[in-house]
Amino acid sequence: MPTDQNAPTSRSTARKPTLRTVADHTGFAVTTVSRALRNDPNIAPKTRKTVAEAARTLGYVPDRAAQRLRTGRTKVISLLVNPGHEFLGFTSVLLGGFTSVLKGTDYSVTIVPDYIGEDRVETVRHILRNNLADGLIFTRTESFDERVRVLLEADFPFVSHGRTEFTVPHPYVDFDNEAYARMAVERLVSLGRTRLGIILPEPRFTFTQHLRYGFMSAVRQAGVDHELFEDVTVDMTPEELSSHIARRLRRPNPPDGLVCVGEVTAIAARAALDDCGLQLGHDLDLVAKRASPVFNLLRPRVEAVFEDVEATGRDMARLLLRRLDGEPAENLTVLHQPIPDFASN
Amino acid sequence: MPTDQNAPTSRSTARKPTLRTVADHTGFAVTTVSRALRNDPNIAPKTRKTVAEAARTLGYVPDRAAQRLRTGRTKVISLLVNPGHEFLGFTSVLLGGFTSVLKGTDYSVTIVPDYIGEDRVETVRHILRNNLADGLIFTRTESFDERVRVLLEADFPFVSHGRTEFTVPHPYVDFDNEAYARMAVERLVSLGRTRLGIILPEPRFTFTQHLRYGFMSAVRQAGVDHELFEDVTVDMTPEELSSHIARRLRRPNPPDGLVCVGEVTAIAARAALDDCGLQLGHDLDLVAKRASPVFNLLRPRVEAVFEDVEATGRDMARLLLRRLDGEPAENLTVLHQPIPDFASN
DNA sequence: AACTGTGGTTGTAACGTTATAAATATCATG
DNA sequence: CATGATATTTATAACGTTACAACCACAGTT
Repeated sequence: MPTDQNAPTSRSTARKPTLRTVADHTGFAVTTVSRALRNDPNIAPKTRKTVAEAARTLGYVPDRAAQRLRTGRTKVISLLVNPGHEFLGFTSVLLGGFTSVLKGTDYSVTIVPDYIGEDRVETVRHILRNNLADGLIFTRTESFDERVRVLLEADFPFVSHGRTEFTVPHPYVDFDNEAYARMAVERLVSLGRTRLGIILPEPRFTFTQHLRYGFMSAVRQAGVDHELFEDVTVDMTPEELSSHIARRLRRPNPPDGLVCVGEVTAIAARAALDDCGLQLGHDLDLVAKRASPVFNLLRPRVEAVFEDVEATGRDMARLLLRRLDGEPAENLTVLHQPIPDFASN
Repeated sequence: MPTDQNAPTSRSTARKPTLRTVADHTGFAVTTVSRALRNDPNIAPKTRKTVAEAARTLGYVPDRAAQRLRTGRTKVISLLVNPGHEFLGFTSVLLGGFTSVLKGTDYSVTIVPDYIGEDRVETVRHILRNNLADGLIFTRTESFDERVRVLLEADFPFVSHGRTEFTVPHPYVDFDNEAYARMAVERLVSLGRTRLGIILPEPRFTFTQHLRYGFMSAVRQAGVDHELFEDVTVDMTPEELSSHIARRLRRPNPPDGLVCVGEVTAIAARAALDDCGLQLGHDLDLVAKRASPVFNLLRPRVEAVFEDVEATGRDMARLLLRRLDGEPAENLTVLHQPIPDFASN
C-alpha cells in the first residue's frame, strides 16, 4: 500500500493522477508506465502487473486531450443527424443501438446536426479539416452522395446508412427496400387489391430507387394496375403529407392498396383515409415499414414489415470499428432483410 | 500574398497550418498570433487584422486537442440519454433544439447513454473524473436525483430537464406539469366526465409529484370522482402498458376520462380502449401531452396539450451556455406553460 | 538625464501523452 | 571471460496551445 513517500516536486496537493504520479509511486519511468498500461509485450509481465495495480489504486485515468494531441486520434465518432425530419424515434433508436456497441470501447459519440438544406458536405469538410473525429456515420444516403465522395477521397473511415451508386466500394448498412416493396405488393395482391400505389420520397435518395424498382417489378409480375406518388419531399410536415395523400384519394380512380415507406407516411395516410371518409381494411389496405414498437398499437392494426433500426445502429457501429481497425471496405457491408409482420388472416 | 518564403524547419511538406505557420508568415511571435486571434485588446488592432487575414488565407484552424490540454476546457457538452425508453422522437426533437442553439458556438455535443438501471451516477462520475465535458444535460430528473447531488457537489455546470426538491438551486428547464394536469381535468370535466383517472409514472420522478398534485387538487375542486394508475414503470413496453390499462378498463367502475402523460401512454390507452370494445369520445375521453407533430394525425383526434420539446432543448442550451459563462444558478430556470390544443367543440 | 508608466510584443515553460532512439541489464555462447 | 544477442527500461523530444513574466520602445514626467 504505497503512501506518498517520495514527492520529487514538493507539492503533494491532491491533483489528478497522471502517468508521472504512477511512475513516482512504482519507481518506473513515465515511458515504462505508459507502455505497461498499454500491455506492450516488450515490458516485463511482472512490471505490467505492478503498474496496472498502482494505476488502479491511484485512480489513474489517461488524459484524452493529451493522447489526442500526441497521437492525432480523437477517439470520437461523429453522427450526422437530421433534426426535425424524423421517423418516430428513428434517430434515437439508431443511436441506442449504436451507443450500445460503443459502450465497451473508449470511443465517444458526438452529434452533428446535418440540415438537409445545403451544407451537408460543408459539415463533413469541417469535421475533416478540424480533425474532430476518427470516424463518421450518417443516414439518408443519396445515389451520388457528395459526402461519400469527399470521405472516400480523404480516405476517412465512415459507414453510411444506405448504399450509393459509386463504383468504389464503401462500408454501409442498408435495409433491402427492394425486397420490402416486393413483399408489400405481394401482400396487397394476396388481399385482393388490384390498383396499388406507392408513396416515394425524393428520387435523389438511393433507397427511393430501390423501392421503385422493387415495386415496379412486383406489380408487373402480378399484373396489377399501379401508380407512383412521387412528389413527397423530406421537408414536408406530416400534415402536408396527409392532405397531399387525401387530395389524391378524392380524385377519380384511387388506389385500393398503398405501400408506405416510413411510419409517419403510414400515419399520414391513415389520417387521409379517415378525412376522406374511407375505411382502412375495407376501401384500402396499407403496408408500412415498422420501426418503433408504438406502431403496433395503432387500431386497426397496420400491415407492417419490421425494420430493426436498433440492429442497424449496432451493425453500423461494428462495421465502423472494424474499419477503424484497418479492414478494407469490401467486406464491410450489411443488408438487412425485411421481416413481415402481417396480420394472420 | 505571402508565399512560403522562410521555412525555419526545411520541410515545407503541406502540413496542417498551426500557430507557428501563421507566426512565420506574418513575422510575429506565436504568442502574439495566439492572442491576436482571440482578439486580446492588448494586441494592436492593426496586428490583429493582419494576423486574422493571414490565418484565414492559410486556412488555419486551432487544434482542439491542444487547446483542451492546455486550458483544461473540453468545449464539449454531454447529453445523457435513455435509449429505448422513448416518447415519440422526444430525444431527437430535444436534440434538434439543443444543437440548433449550439451551432453558432464551438461546442460539440456528445451523447452518453444513460441506462436507467443502476449506473446513472456512475456515468456522471465517469464524465467528471475523466474530464470529458464542460457541461451536462439530462432528462427524467428525480426528486432527489443523485446526479444532481454529485454535480452540485463538484460545482459542475449542468441543466436538468425537470426540477428537484433539493434546497440548493440549480439550472433547469421544466414543463409545468401541475398546470397541465389541472387543465386536463378541467377539460374532461367540461366534456361532462365524472370519474377521472390519471396514469402516473414512477413516483421517484419529480414531475410525477407535480402531476399528482395538479390532478388531485383539480378533481377535488371540481368535485368529481377520481382514480390513480400508479404502477406504470418506465421500462414497460408500450404493449405491456396497453394491456395494463385494458385490464383496468374491464374491471367494474372504470373511469370515463383519462389523463395521460406521454404520447406513448395515450396511444397505448387508445389501443386498450379499442381492445375493450370501447369508443374514444363516447365511452371515454382522453387528454394527452403532445410533443410530436405526428400526434395530430391520429383519428379520432386526441384532446391534446402541446409541449414544445424543441423549445425545451433550445432553452436548455441557452441556460447551459450562460452557466458556463459564470452566471449564478438562481436566474437560470425556465418553466414552460402548457398550450391547450383541444378540439373546438 | 534618470525615472515611471504604458501599449505592444515576446520567450519560456508548461499541459500529459507517446515515438524514437539510446541505454542498460541479462543471458547464453564460443 | 569477453562477445554478442536479447530482454527490459529509460531519456529526450515532440504534439499545438496558452499562462506568465519579462522585455522593449517610447511617451510623459521629475
